[in-house]
Amino acid sequence: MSGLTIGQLAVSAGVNVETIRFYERKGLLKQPEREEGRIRRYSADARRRLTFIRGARDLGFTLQEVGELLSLRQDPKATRSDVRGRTMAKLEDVDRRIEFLEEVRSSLKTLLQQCEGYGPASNCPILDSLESQ
Amino acid sequence: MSGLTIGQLAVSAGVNVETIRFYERKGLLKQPEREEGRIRRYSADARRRLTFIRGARDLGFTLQEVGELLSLRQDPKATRSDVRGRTMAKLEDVDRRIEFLEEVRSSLKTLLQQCEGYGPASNCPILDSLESQ
DNA sequence: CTTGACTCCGTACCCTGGTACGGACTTAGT
DNA sequence: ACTAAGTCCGTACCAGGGTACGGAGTCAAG
Repeated sequence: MSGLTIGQLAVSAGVNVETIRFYERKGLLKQPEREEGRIRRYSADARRRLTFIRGARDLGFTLQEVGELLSLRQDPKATRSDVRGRTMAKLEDVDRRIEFLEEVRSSLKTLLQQCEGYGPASNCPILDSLESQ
Repeated sequence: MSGLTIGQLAVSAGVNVETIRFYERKGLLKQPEREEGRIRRYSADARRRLTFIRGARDLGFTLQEVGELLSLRQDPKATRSDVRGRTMAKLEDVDRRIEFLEEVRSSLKTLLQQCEGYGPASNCPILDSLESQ
């Protein structure tokens, strides 16, 4: 009667129905109330929870980490410093990934500079330099 | 008699034996000659090819893309401009990934700034803001 | 009354890039 | 003769993040 069906929730959160069921199986979304014990009905709180999952996932948290954040969110003993710690760790993680990609980027640029861009691919400086690491 | 065994090649390229067989199954490494029709023996060329694969992979090319680069390398009709095009596409790809991570990074930093780092996790500004996208 | 749209469930499958396993064989060294 | 190391092969398994499928039930509209 009240609350969103799984399809409505999916549309409203911009995810697939299957994804919601998947998150439920993974324990990220708790089992919702059922209308007549059959059809899932989602509260506004469940919707926030789903939004949270997608938001954190978009920030690069793995689903496992998202689960941990959700637990912190529930746990009355959890502190903000716990949350802050996780967030900082993720920031460092992102920093390392950026750093790595910057290196890749500069290698690619170097390769492009070595290549005039015409002639056959045989003895192509890019291919040759990939070959001789 | 001549050429590296799979184990020697693995050590010399810094990869796992299984990985070499995996690349062979994927068609990235061609079937090597066999000593007495049994044991794989790798030429210097095969070694270069493997180095190439790892080098390209380290630059963020997927194995599928690596396969395409290898084909260009073999194809007498392929031009340097083909190779250059792939490399530029990959550079743009890497740029997009960096850009995305920079956004994530700045969101994480903003979150950290909103948090004093003490107090209970309930009403934690980080968790709250993840919830309300 | 039938059709279409939802929902339910379990299970299988997808991709990427490998890693692990187990049984059989050869070869070299002790 | 025995053991250890290396190789062979096929197949299964891993993580991560879902997606797809098929059969069954329910509901509302035409």
